Amino acid sequence: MGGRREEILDAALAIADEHGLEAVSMRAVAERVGVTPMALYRHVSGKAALLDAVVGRLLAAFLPPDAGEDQGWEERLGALAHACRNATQRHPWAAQLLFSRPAVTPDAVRAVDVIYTALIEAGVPDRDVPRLERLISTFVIGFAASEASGRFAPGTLDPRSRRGRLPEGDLPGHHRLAPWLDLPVDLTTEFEADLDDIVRLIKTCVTTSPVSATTPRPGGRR
Amino acid sequence: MGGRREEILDAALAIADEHGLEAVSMRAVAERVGVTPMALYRHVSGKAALLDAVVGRLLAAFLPPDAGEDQGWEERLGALAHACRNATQRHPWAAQLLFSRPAVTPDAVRAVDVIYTALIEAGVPDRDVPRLERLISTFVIGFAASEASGRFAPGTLDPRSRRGRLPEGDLPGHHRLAPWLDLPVDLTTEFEADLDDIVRLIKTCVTTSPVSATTPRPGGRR
DNA sequence: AGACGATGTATACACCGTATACGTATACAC
DNA sequence: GTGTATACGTATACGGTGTATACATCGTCT
Repeated sequence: MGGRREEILDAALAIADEHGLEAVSMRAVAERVGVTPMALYRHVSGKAALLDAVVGRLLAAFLPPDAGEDQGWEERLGALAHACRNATQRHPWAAQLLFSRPAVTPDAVRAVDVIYTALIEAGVPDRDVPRLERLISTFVIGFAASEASGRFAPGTLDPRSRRGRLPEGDLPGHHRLAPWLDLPVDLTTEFEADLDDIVRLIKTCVTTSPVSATTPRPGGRR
Repeated sequence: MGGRREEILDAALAIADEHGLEAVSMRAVAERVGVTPMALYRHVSGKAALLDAVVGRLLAAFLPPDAGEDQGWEERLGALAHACRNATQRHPWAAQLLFSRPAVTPDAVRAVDVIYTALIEAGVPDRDVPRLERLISTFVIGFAASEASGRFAPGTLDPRSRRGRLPEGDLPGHHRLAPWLDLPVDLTTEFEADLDDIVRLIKTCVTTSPVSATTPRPGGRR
């Protein structure tokens, strides 16, 4: 039946993993499937749709198989964020695609809902939840994309010589921070520190008392 | 002199503004300049370098002509963030390019320094400043990219029907937030609210007393 | 048997970035 | 003047891209 379509998506994902996103051409995918390029169009409407379907498949992998009901909202939020970053570490080419389209696939909507429920449970007023969801997802995806695309990398020049390009007085911040800037950065611990900051930010948005996870209302769901 | 190079960058920027980033081809730029495609290579090493130069020119436009020394750090940070968003609203195609490369051009380094000095002035410990700079710039660029690429757009389906795709019980968050989700969002006020949140986040990172802008230490720099 | 839809193939078109080779025009040394 | 180096532009060509169009081959159903 639709097995051919899955086969095509598998091939595209494998090529992207092995040789990068720019190597994913209709011809290359077709060759991998063992078929003529034009045969792909019987199962996929075009290259854009093909890529959309591939990121949709990745999004599905984000989601905890069953949303851990017994964890607190902080843990659920952190798990989702780490799942996103892990996925873009395994598939760096996918990061830029996450910014391309709104969350339309069912899996993406489910991921958004995980954030919604976490924020509600934290006690964030309903009015602020959608905005904070966009803030959080924007940062998490942005971090993953920055890391994957090399925006966080020091560039070809080391920090010292990069700074040397400009008169020292023009960069008082760099000058003051020099000892810290020359240190290598561990992006994993940085990501965790950022998430801690964001959790603190969420808590400052709370007006009502948060819904306690340890004292579920009697007859709680399930 | 190098006038030809500026002319090429002008042409590329104009084409991107008028017909999108994908319309910027070496042939199209050359035709606009009134020259053969291969002539471009006398002034630009290739297409990637051309695009880098174009975003470099945009970055230069971010920067306040002279960093407003008399404003507080919150105002300077906000001004930079709004400048970034304004630029990507005027040139939506540029948003995705901002994630592609580290800040290597002198102008980009200067923008980073504006954030550094703002955080230092706010009283953030030196050790945390580089991380917070990455957090802030990631969010600001991510917001701009999300807005420009349509990630924040509701998609072709309206929220109601999008939600209708899944059994209602699977999306408790969407269900609860339905009245707010159906409202149109004003991304300008949302961006400002986000920046306010980030400023509050910065203030929670302060341990030492902030450097007051109104009471510079005697014999302050310059 | 015959029609039909699903699937794959063959060919072709317009476009892309750019390597290579060749022209031309100015500037400077002798 | 004469040669030559350098800057700039042109011409042609190669291998790649996504995909429109037309044709062939099936298994299935009537």
